[in-house]
Amino acid sequence: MTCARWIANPSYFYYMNDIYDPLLNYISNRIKVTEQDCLLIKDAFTPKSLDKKELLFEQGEVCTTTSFILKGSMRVFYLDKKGLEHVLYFGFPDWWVSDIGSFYQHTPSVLTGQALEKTELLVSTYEKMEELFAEVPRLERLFRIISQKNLAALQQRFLSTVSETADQRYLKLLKRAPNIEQLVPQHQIASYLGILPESFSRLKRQLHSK
Amino acid sequence: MTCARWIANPSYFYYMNDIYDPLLNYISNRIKVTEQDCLLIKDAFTPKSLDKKELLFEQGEVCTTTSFILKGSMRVFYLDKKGLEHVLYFGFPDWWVSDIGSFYQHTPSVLTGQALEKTELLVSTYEKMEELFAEVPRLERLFRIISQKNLAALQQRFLSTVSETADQRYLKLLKRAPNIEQLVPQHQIASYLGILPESFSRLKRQLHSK
DNA sequence: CTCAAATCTTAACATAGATCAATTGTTTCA
DNA sequence: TGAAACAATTGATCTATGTTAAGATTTGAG
Repeated sequence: MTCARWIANPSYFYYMNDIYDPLLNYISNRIKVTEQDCLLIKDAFTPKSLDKKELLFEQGEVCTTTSFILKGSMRVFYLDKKGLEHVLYFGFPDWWVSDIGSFYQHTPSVLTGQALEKTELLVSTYEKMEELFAEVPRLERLFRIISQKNLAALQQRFLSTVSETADQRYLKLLKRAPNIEQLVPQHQIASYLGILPESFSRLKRQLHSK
Repeated sequence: MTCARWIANPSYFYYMNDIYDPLLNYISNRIKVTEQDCLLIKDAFTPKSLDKKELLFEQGEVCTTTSFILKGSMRVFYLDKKGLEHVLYFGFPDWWVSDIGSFYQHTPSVLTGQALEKTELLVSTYEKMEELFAEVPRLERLFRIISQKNLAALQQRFLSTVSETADQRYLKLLKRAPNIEQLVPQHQIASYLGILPESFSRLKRQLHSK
């Protein structure tokens, strides 16, 4: 019985409170998985909880984990030589967080992953993921598709950053994530947009005065 | 017999002039493939030649192809609303070129792929690639890894763009690709760096005067 | 409940890079 | 070979955003 059918089955609710459900749902909504696959997936992930501001991985150390967010929110940022932080992305439930370069090439991480609030994760390691890919080859497909989507999204973000002004990027962000201002503090949004909090404050005033 | 062993075999030279060799080498250097796989891979790709300035795919039209460069060079750029071009990346032999977002989501392309000189490619389509992934599942792994590497590289590029000045990015580029100035015209390098040709010219003068 | 820390706003000034315009050098191909 | 298109340089000016500094507001830990 595939996970998809198992979920459609009324007995599903018996399992509903399992902490792994969001991950199994996420996966089974995207690829076909058997019940056996689900067991292997569960085996590869360990629950973890982070307090507000706690770090999941840190610049300079090899990032050995990739994590699926169950509850809460994260930010992944780069700390530059001048000491300024640049948010690469925010993470919310159903998102993956890692320094993908460090994770796959076992090099020191460029990025830091930090919880913006109390956050629940399912954490896996490089070895466990490789094992899992060997056991459940369709997952390889899923992660190919995830990477390709992320790549396309980052391409857009990059091109938007080099071709548009900060206010155009801000208005686009608001369209894409209208509730972002409720979710993360304003100086983090500025950092995501690639400007300083002071400039962001100015930008908002100018937009409102029109 | 795997491709890797087949290549080690002296009889390999018999096949050496085959136009598909660079692609088969590229793949067999990265994953194990059987001779049968090699035949399927060849089936999925068609040779194509582009003249200087000819387009491989174009902004606004769905990019239905993904291509492996055999000879020559390409640039992939975004044309913004003001009419300015922004180079996302250059492509050289052994590189893949496509608008990955358009290719996988069948949406209009944001990017244009253009030959910088006479260029030879092996071209595949979405359908052929999906078929190939089904026939040769290990390719799914290869393309997952390629996407993840590209993603990590683009993350670095993005963070470098938001945290460093144009001259720092230029010096980094020179380290990574010391012969880039021989390969592509100067205004294309400016575009890759995210600045205008005038600014790039000035930047170079200032660097030399030190 | 309170106070320190974190966050946000505002203002004056500095700067990297854009814009506009003119000049010269370099391909290209008829 | 020579005209036209393309590419690179330079200068003057402009603008978005950075920098610095100060005060105002909000938040959260004890």
